[in-house]
Amino acid sequence: MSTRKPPPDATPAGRLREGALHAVLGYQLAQASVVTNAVFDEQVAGVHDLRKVEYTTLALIEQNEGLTAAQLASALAFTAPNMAAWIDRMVKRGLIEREPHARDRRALHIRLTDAGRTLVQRATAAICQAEADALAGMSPAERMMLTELLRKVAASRRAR
Amino acid sequence: MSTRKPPPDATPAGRLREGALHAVLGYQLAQASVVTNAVFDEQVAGVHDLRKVEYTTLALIEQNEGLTAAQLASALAFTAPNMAAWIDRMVKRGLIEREPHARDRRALHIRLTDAGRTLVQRATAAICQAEADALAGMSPAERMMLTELLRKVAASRRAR
DNA sequence: TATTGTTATACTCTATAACTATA
DNA sequence: TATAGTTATAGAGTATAACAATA
Repeated sequence: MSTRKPPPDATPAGRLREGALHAVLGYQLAQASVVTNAVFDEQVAGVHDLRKVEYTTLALIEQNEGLTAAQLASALAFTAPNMAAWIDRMVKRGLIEREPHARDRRALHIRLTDAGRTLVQRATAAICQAEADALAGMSPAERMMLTELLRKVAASRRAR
Repeated sequence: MSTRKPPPDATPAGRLREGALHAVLGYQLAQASVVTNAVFDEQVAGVHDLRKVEYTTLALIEQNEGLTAAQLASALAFTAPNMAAWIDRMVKRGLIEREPHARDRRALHIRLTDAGRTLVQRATAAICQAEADALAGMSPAERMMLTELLRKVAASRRAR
């Protein structure tokens, strides 16, 4: 149970005034991310030794079997060399596999191994549970609204 | 003008299915941050040579004159050594100053110089304008709602 | 004993350049 | 020429440990 209510225009963190920062979306996103990052680090990174990039990669492949490295890099806003390195690490760990592309001999499809699929499913369950716990103060309707608004922001990303 | 409407359950980035990831707040925050980070890099980092940490530090000091390094580190979820390094860099650049604390001789108040104040005000104006441009597809009401929901998420951060 | 600020240092992550194979 | 994937490498950013000064 919370003890004191913070002043109206204060950062949740240090009870500081935000001023113009209140309207800066990038700042509010960063502050909110502190919470989700902590949840991730405790429930996934710490438990399953999975970085955020790695988890997201596995989750995207799970839903889009056969993605290429270029597609993943684009989706995650990562550079190609970094994406390759992360993929390589997960291949060596036995979580994903590279398979030849049907029509383009340069490209490689990436698929989950059984171990990878099991891991990503466990991680997703852990995250959803932990986020729900951490955000118990928000109603399901508020969380849904937040998700849709965030998707609207993300949708304005310039294609590359 | 948008050409095609993306499929219902697709990432804005690569037109990929999200699946369970749709409900993972950390993922949606990261995707939305791609947009605001790009805005920041182009309009602030690139123009005024200011990192996100630096800008936020200046903006918080502007509204909370005399903050200490410990308070800033807490507000930004930074470690003390890193906060000290960022502060040091901005002091050397003439954007902020350290002043002795009235009652605690260990601590130091941090204040903006005139140059720092001018810079942070210009940066804030640039960000607000650029974010508004980038998010032209969202109504003011939607943006306000988003801000409040994000603050609600951030408010659930565990105190430290 | 705990806290503030700092230095030193190692590690993680990211970006750039350059290369190959293929389109 | 452009693209997919990769290697090599440098730089940015972050964390940990340890310290002096003060509370």
